[in-house]
Amino acid sequence: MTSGRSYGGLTAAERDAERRERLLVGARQVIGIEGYAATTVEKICTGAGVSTRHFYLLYATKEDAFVDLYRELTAESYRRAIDTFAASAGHPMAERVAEAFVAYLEPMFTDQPAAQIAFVEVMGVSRRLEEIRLSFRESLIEFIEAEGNASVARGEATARDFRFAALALIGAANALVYDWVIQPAPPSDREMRESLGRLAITLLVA
Amino acid sequence: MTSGRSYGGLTAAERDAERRERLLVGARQVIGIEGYAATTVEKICTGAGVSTRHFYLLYATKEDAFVDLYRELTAESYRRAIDTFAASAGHPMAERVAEAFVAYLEPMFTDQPAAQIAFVEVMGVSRRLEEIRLSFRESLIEFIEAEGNASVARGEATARDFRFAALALIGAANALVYDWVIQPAPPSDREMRESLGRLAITLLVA
DNA sequence: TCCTTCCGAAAACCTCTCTTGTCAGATTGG
DNA sequence: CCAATCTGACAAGAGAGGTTTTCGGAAGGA
Repeated sequence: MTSGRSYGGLTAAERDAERRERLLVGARQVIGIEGYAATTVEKICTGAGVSTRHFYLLYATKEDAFVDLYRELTAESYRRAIDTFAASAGHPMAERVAEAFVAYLEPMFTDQPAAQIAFVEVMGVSRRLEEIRLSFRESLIEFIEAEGNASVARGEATARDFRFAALALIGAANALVYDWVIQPAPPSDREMRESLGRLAITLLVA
Repeated sequence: MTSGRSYGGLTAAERDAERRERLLVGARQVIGIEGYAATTVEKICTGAGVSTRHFYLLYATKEDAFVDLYRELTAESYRRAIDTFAASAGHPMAERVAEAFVAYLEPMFTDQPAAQIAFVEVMGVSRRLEEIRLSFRESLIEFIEAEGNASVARGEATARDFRFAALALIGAANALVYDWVIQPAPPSDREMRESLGRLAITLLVA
């Protein structure tokens, strides 16, 4: 259990963190563009400038690396949504929902590999990854349910089955954003955000 | 180019058709339950009672068999939707849309493997399958756009971006029906159909 | 009956890639 | 400077499963 020797001015932990960072970037590119099924560990490593030897020092399996990447992506989206919603407390509910929803989608909106991974590649990989995907989605649904019911209690939204509405919204967003990202001639950025915001209001508030 | 010899009272073409039928049933089970990634040709063949030798006489690759299965599934849904919509001409548009939408989802609604395949397993397999999925979806969108715009022209629906609405509806349906199928304690069949019908009306008509 | 065609089962082939191990050289701390 | 540690490159192990081929026997047909 020695602390390890310094190298290139970095501690062992820092070097590991840097390799992990590079691997996540490389994995995002390869998986997002070629697809997880066609992705090999070697491709990830080549793109990241990390040897397979170090890959397996960081991750036990290829799937573990994908799980790490997926968690990063989803955690960022989730954080954005929650923060945005919390920051707008006091504003009209319709506005808050639209903003938080768009904030949630932002990472996939601006990065095609991210959209490809979050909406397509994560599916059909394995039981384990499916459980991770569904459990992440469930926490999102619970957040929407809780805030939705609270809003109804405050008279800021009309009552409904928020689980149903949340699922509908998430599913719709998947299809819409993915389509927008791969479209050859998509509507403008601004129009798309407005339409998505309106959709969220329709399903969750109005 | 001989026509082949009869066997078991069946012509060569009939025997092929029977094997294909059994393979499709077997593949639906295996892929729908274990997932495409974990599916092997041998598992499909064992389940179907067909030898791998005959498998490769019918399909050039494992993926070809999956494509065949997926086309069957989607074609049936598409047919149901179109037929139902055509058969109700003259009725109120809201009713027609709700009915056609539920008819479209019926096959996935009553068969978990079908839902698993159509909503999850088809994704992330390969470029080719992704193209097939998207092109199928595109024909569905075109149908909705055409009928939607015609309805607007007749004053039976309010104008909107029907491509956007169709994508939202399809995506929402994926998430909702899949969730309903895998839920441990789902709402009743009837309730679910009503909710889905209302969603279709909200997004396409109201 | 006899020959041909077809059958299912199973072995064999083959490629791929995940994963582990080796190694010579670079870097560090003493 | 020296010994220990770390590095990236690369070879090799290992297993899985897709695909092809073989094979003995059953079923049609003349």
